[in-house]
Amino acid sequence: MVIKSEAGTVGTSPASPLTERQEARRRRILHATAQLAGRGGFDAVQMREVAESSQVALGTLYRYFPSKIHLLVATMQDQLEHMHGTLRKKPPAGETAAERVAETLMRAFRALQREPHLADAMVRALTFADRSVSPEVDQVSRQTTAIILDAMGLDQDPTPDQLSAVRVIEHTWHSALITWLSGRASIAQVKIDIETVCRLIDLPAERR
Amino acid sequence: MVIKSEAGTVGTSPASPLTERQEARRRRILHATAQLAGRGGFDAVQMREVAESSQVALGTLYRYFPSKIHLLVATMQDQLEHMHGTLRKKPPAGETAAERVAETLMRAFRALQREPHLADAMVRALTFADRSVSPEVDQVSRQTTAIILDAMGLDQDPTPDQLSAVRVIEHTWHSALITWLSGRASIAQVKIDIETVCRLIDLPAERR
DNA sequence: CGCTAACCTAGAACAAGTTTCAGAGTTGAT
DNA sequence: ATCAACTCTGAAACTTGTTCTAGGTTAGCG
Repeated sequence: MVIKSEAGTVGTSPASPLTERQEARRRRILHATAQLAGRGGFDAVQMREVAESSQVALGTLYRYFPSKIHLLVATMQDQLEHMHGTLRKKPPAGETAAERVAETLMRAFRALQREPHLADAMVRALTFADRSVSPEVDQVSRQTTAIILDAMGLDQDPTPDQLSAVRVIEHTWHSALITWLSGRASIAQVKIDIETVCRLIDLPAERR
Repeated sequence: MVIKSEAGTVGTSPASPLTERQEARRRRILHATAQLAGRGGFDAVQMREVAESSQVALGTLYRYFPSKIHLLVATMQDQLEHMHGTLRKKPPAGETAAERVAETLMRAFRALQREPHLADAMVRALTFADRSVSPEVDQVSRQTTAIILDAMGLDQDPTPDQLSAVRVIEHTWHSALITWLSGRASIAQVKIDIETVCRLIDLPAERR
């Protein structure tokens, strides 16, 4: 008798290395998702359609991603990885850390503008996610943090104050994206907000 | 032949003053919603149940609030008004504007902690809202801005820089709430983030 | 008072996310 | 090669948000 390792979901964290065909299925699913999202955004990602597009039974789709939210958050992870790679290639040129972070985020923002529907689907999923998706959302958050810290180009480890600033920048980044996606803020507005919050980085630690 | 003023929704902004019975219905609906949300959060607010609890037909519920999201955002407006009133009573005591804003937000945060499920429902609805809810979400945003500006206790009109800071504070506030509600950040963490972002207020306007 | 447009109700119907299940198909270890 | 344990498929069922319909009720107005 074998202890069954994971009652359901495939591909959860470290365990089960995924066979080649499984890896291929997973990839097909994520690809189909991004494609559908790229058209109509969140609503256009319909589980039955994703399943059909990726040549997988509905039940299988749910085995790989236990909900639509999980699916979209995984898509975001995927895209973020891609973006981190892209951003890394050309480090930002600003004088101060604040400028470099702002520049990097604006570059990311411009990338999202090219696929606003996809951005919509991913960001809405991210903020709508409940506790059952926490690990995945956390992973996205860590990835985002890594991008920002990268952009800061620190000599040493970040101070606690700097980490706080980074968290606040992330908050602002997500929320500003949402206001833009729902048409309540202009691109210029988002730019200002990002530049504003980035000032926190180079602030002397006078307070506390 | 009469031009029908509003094809559907009752109570939209300025027009139609709402009869007494209608006002009562609206109130019953919002009350039932807050009650259900107070138990299980977003998922526990089921349209059929709201309709039943408030003694209104499902179709009528949809006439008053065209979607679950509209309903919850309206609930948030309602609660925010209440909170603004409560907060106004005891102005914050901090020395600087930053301290006063942080104190006010933490007070609001503690109020939300008493009804975490209700907070969950309202905040999730707010960030999940799409363009069709923009006017209502904007109203919530204005109300929040008013609370923050109130807490700052300005002598004159806010400067553009201050308005930027307030927007960023709002972003942080919403996003921090979400991370707390989904269990990815502790209360202490939220406190630090709020205090961090509030530093933006008293910042000299060196940049720009 | 009696009309008419707008409003309300009960309930069916529809849409999309999620669950379930029986019957193949794969896989890995022996 | 064989068996047991997983995994995948196809299809139906279930849940909850949303829409639609037919008929009764209300409010303002001539």
